[in-house]
Amino acid sequence: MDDGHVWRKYGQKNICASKFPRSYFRCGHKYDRGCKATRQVQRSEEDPSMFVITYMGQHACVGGSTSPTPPSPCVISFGSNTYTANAAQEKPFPSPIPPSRDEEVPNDSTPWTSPTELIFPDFPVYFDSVSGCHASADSLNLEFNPEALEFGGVFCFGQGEQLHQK
DNA sequence: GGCATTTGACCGAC
DNA sequence: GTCGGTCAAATGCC
Repeated sequence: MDDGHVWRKYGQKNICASKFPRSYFRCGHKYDRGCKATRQVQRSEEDPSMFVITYMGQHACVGGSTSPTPPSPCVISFGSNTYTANAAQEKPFPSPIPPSRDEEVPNDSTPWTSPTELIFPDFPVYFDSVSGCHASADSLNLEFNPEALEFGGVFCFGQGEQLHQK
């Protein structure tokens, strides 16, 4: 799926724990701009119509060819079936299905930045340039680049970092 | 012919 | 030895 970046497939592997192969992509600007971003795409076992996309690393190819200026980060929180942007702008999310992959969430509050992997059956979320992540037993907070976030191509962040429908 | 994808081989970590 | 990630030659498409 198009997430605004050019990806080149460089490998595919059958994963032992999964019945579907995992595909490996690197940014198309790996060589001309030294971009180290990669992503892994794997079909969900729970719902074969869904794909689990894991982003690794950050793009060095955004915002110009020499010295990209990262936009100010936002924080999105996944907790109690309510999805918020910048904590103050609380909005109900359509058909909210919180991530249930508890085994991938650290059981302490240690910040971690990658990989980022989330599943939203109705509105797949693609994160790019995630700069920080904090997880606890009942919440998950992501710090990300709002310009590079889409909710299944249906919702996006506009001016004032308001989540709105396209 | 050039570029993207496929796929087996290779390598490092465990 | 096994597994996951990457490499690179082979292949296909435009």
